[in-house]
Amino acid sequence: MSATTNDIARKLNISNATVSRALNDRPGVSNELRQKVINVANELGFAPNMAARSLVTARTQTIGFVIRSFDQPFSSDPFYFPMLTAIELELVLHDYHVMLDTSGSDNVSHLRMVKQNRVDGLILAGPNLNLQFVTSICNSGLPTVLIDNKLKHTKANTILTDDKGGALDATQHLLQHGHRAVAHIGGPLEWVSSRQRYAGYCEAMQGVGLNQQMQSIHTEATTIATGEAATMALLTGPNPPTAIFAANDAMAVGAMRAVSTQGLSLPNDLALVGFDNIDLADHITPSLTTIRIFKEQIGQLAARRIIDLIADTTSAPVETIVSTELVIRRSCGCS
Amino acid sequence: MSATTNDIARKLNISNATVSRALNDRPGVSNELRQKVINVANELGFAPNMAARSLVTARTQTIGFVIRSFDQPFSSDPFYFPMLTAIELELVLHDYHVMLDTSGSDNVSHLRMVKQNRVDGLILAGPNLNLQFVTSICNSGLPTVLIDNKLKHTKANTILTDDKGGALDATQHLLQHGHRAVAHIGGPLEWVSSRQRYAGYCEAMQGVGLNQQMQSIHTEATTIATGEAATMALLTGPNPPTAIFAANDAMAVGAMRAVSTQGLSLPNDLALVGFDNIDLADHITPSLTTIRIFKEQIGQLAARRIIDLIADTTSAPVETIVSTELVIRRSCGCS
DNA sequence: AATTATAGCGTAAACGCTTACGTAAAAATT
DNA sequence: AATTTTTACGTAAGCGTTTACGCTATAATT
Repeated sequence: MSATTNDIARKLNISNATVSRALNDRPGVSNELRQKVINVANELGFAPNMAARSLVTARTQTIGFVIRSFDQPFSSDPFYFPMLTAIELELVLHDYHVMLDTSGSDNVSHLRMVKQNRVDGLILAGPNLNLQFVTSICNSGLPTVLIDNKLKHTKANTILTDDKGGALDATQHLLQHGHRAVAHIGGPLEWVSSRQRYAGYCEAMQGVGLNQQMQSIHTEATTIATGEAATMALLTGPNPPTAIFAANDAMAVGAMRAVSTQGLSLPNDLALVGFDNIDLADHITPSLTTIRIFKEQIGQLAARRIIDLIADTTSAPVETIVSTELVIRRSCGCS
Repeated sequence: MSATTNDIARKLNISNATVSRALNDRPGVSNELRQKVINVANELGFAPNMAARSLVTARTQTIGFVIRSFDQPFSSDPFYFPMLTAIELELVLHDYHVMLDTSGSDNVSHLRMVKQNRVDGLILAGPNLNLQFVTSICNSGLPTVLIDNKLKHTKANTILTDDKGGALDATQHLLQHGHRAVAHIGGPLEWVSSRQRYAGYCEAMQGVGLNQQMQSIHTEATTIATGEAATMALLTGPNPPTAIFAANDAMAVGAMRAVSTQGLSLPNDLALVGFDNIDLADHITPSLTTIRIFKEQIGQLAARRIIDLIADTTSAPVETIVSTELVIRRSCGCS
């Protein structure tokens, strides 16, 4: 099939060891011979067989990206794909490849990718990562970075969105425009991101002395359906809010539906702010005011961190927090 | 690190050859010994080192998924992600992994994945695949399947959407509801899918004798922006249409914007039908009537075909066409 | 000029697995 | 009972790299 180092060696009457040294920029080969080797390599279209190289170096030049979302199979997740492409875009610059795992179980011993030594590192994303899963991976010594999830007592590197700050911004924005009955709908409090966004909401409310007006519903998932149901409950409840801060855009879309079926209209009868800034946010009617997450940047940071980790395994765990941005559109009624 | 066949062999005082035979269900080992080996393997948490296995079998148990979209980097493509997850979901059942490539060039010699023998097969997707690229890959003998792209004189396996049939349905639906000035906006005619959708449009129009009323614009990409521009041109042109069939949902969203900025409203002033049925379609206002593409099924079929191809490389190329479905919502004004 | 260091190469082992081949014992055949 | 076949293993080679080690010339040192 493809040419090997031996083919090159034979053609130049030298040893394959020299070929290897020449192509890998290692000392011990004269400049002229090195150039000859490179020429022949190009001529033959040589590329090192990764299996052979991996076998001896114990490096695969590939890192695994595993997603554990609530939505299984989360066929059309608008959130992780931008990250994935950003990760790949960055990794390819460093000669790394990315291998995907969306369907596996929450069990390291079933993560064939790592058991079979296919990856040099792991990027884990999604709210459904459990502590046992992550710790066992970290203990295995495999370079690992978590995205948008943080687990106590785990010495994993993490890239986080400033969920609390974003939630604070979102809620304060509603408060600043006169709303007092500001409710919150969000995901399970077991999820770090849900907790943080809820915390931001609380802080904002308490900041203006609205402790007793706080009203929040936490569903088992952050989907359109749960957002719709939660909003329905709020609107038909005893103290219907005049504004809602939804913990993500999907739930906000659900909220819009509930508002619509209740015969109400946005933003007149209800102000709404989401979180994530998915593509959809700019195209629904009314367009959705939301907190932008810099998904591409997060992916890029995760990729870089993994590469640094591989280069220096002893490096201490780092927690990176990426700021957010309030994107004002129509749904909050302030423009 | 992880256990090897030699570890197991040593523990049982047998040779690693027997271990290999036992674990791979090959003949030449007694049932009781085989069971012993399996037990010890489980006990040690053994998983074969893929590099070593690949080196001798020349099989990696991973297939590459290559996307060449018009949108570089097409960060948040709502179209290929469902396919990707469907592919992975199917491949994992057959012990295969998937490796991603979105950022590479249109040049096989730069496709490191294949040059480095990292993959057993390739799934290629996106309109931006060029003939030279695909043919050179096919000629290399690597099992390959194309998704939503078909190249003449290429003996590649293909999984196609019934673009023409879908376009026919879409256009006929508009015609059946009284529209006569039905225009079409689509992508470059160099793309197979654009050609086919245009062909379906033409066939429908000609089917009711509207040859001279046909009006179509083909842009250089199928995005919101190009859809908006094309629609703008139509609406401000000499014979503004009463209905538009857009070649994909992104362009349809663009069309909606143009309609809005013209002070017109959907579906009263213009009926609109899209193509793809992206998630957004159901949530914009008015909701978008469109042609559903079975993305998950396409991904699954592609994965299965690749596996069959690997099992039998001599198998003749197959072209699979997946039907579409008209999803009627509000934008066409018929409900 | 004798010694020591160094640059430039080849040799060979190793990585962990699969598999062709050999061999001895057991089973089947005559 | 003698032969052939089969079963159940071990031996060893090989997959394509990298790399520790050794060797020989040349260069640098004294």
